[in-house]
Amino acid sequence: MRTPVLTALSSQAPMDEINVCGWVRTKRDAKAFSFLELNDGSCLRGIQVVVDTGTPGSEALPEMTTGASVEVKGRLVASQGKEQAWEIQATWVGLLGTAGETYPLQKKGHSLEFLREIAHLRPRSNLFGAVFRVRSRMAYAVHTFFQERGFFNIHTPMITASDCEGAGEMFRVTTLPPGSAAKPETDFFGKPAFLTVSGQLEAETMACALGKVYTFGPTFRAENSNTSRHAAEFWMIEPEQAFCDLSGNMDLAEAQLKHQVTDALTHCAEDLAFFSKYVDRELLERLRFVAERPFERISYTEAVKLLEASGHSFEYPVKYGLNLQSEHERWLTEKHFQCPVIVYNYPKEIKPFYMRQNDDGTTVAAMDVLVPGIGEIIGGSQREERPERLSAAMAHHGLSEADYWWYADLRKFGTVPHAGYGMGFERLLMFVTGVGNIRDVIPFARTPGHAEF
RNA sequence: UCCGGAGUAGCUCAGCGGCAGAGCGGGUGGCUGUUAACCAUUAGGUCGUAGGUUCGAUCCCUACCUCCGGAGCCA
Repeated sequence: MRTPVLTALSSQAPMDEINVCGWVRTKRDAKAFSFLELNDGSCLRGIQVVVDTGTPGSEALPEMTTGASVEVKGRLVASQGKEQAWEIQATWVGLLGTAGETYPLQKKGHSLEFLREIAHLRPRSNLFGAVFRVRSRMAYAVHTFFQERGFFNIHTPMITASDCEGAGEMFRVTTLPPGSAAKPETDFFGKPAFLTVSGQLEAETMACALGKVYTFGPTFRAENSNTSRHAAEFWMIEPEQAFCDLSGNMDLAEAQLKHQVTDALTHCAEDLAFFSKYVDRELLERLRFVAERPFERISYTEAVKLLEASGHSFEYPVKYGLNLQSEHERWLTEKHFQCPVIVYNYPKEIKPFYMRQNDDGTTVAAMDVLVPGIGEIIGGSQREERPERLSAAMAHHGLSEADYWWYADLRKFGTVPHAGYGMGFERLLMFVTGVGNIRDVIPFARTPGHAEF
């Protein structure tokens, strides 16, 4: 039976028999033996295999080049070398698949741009192996965080006919032939359909029945965004709580972010150490800081005052009623507070219709969580639960109440205060790994003009 | 989509109005309980594409394509 490299490397004692499979990272030949370094993805490190000349199967050694897949049987023994505690003294080696001269991954470093072109092979590199192990762990931690707090995981539709959730351009879903002038009524769903940009509205309905729910799945935006922080297909976590206000929402967001970071520090220590060494030297320090310290919370109004008084010259104007720009958000979180910041109570004009209007009549109970290096990682709000206020807001935003009859029904039948937020999973991963481009924290990125693989 | 930068060997890059370069990777030979080993040797190029200027363009100019960074939109 195959032993993962991770298990072999963490062994407490020698083993008389061990079977390891993996891909060759590097081979160092001597006259009487060869060193093979095998990595099987179970952890960052590979295991060193010593193959003496004459070992059964060793005649295939010339073909066991970087990238080749190999199976090894032998003994796990203490290594004579300084770099590792354990190594395998092979008693049999088998070549599973050759890699040849055209194998694109070298033993030396590659640029991230080049690796994106070989997205099917890049997880075999140290960096991407680490990124995708952390991605898996962070997905797991999303579920443990919410499940342990009594949230139910709900599955909202990926195909939706709500054509205006206020979150951006949507991808059309249709079975009509390209260029067809046929009416939407004749299409598959009998009306225009799209890929979802958010499960929030559906999540609200579930929260108003199950109490505390969360979604965790793919979402789609057809925006022509060409930045390191946007993808056309990305994963979003959207918790929604009934009987909850904005303050409780902020508490949850802060607790979740801290949980994710703490979990990564605890369970992905080796991979994080790698990022810290090769990607972002201040990563560990920043993560520990975030895990321990309370987040700053300031109102939009206070934020504008701070920015106006900063003496810093911004490219875009700072003025009450205008959206905070990236440079403003970065100044707040990176320069002024130097920690995550939650900005809340935004002017209603710059926020979507579903956010709850505050008593001041000018702001809504919205919040954005800003983190250093990424900017906005979470956006959320308390939802408008008062029917007449919701109607007014929809009219103000030019939305047809008929299209949202079921959403309005929630306010008609046993309405409750409720709140929730959306967290971009890839942005979380960028924050946790220090990787600066969203294309490098998702296995196969979908961005404008790119759907290869 | 807008602004800026960059496209030269498989990869990472240097170069220059006048014979196309290095390191790494690949091949070959050697050496060593090695550590992204080391030493020697060798192959490898339509200098992004198309025009233009020039005696001569990889180099200067224009357009286009692609990638990167920043911005907008947002998560």
